[in-house]
Amino acid sequence: MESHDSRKDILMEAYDRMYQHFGSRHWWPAQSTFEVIIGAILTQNTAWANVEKAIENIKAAGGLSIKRLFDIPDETLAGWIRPSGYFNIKTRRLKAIIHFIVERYEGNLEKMASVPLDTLRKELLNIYGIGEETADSILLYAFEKPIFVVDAYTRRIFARHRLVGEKSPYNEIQRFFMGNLPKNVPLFNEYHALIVETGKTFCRRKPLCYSCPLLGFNSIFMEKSTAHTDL
DNA sequence: CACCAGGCAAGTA
DNA sequence: TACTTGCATGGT
Repeated sequence: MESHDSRKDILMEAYDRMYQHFGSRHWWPAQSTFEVIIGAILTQNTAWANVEKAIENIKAAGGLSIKRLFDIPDETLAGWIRPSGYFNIKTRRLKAIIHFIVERYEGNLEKMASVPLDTLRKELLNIYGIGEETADSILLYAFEKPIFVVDAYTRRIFARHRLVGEKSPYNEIQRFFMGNLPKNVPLFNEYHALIVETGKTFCRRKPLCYSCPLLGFNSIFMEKSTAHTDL
């Protein structure tokens, strides 16, 4: 189908433009698999700068390991992660995934990493506090599984360029990317990171689109006369 | 000062 | 099924 080829071309052009503008993002900014998992929970609806403070507090207290955190009292952990916001609910969420890793995989992340993508995704989604984006972030950035992460910026940017619907569900947007890109972990890694950087810089709720690398890139699915700043 | 960030679960209709 | 609301700190 020729529209498929157009979508493939346009997705690669979006990638190239963002990459030329920002270069490699070197994601995920963490030193271990476990740190990616912790960060994925802490960054839910939260600025990354605040997450860094929370993770720094955990490290400073010597708590950045499964076994240590497993036994840490909730109130203590909540105090460490306070800067990342929602500290009570996130304490519960961190405990939930830590208990899961201990009970299902004996605390062994290598064993967890060997589970097939689809199986592991379902297991993650059954854990309290893990939704689709967090599950996919863990799968891609902690376990290097080939899955595309969709976040609010992905929906906002690509809806403004008329490539997905404003209200398209997560799965549909994910299929749009995965169906039109090679299943390549480094590509998915860099692509999502570039979307987040582009979003933070140019596509917040008050658009500052004038020097965005994606400005005017889509002349196939969006009329040039249609401003994408009106969404 | 108001607004919002790399979401999610629970409650309501 | 499809909305709404609570959760909370820190930067702009």
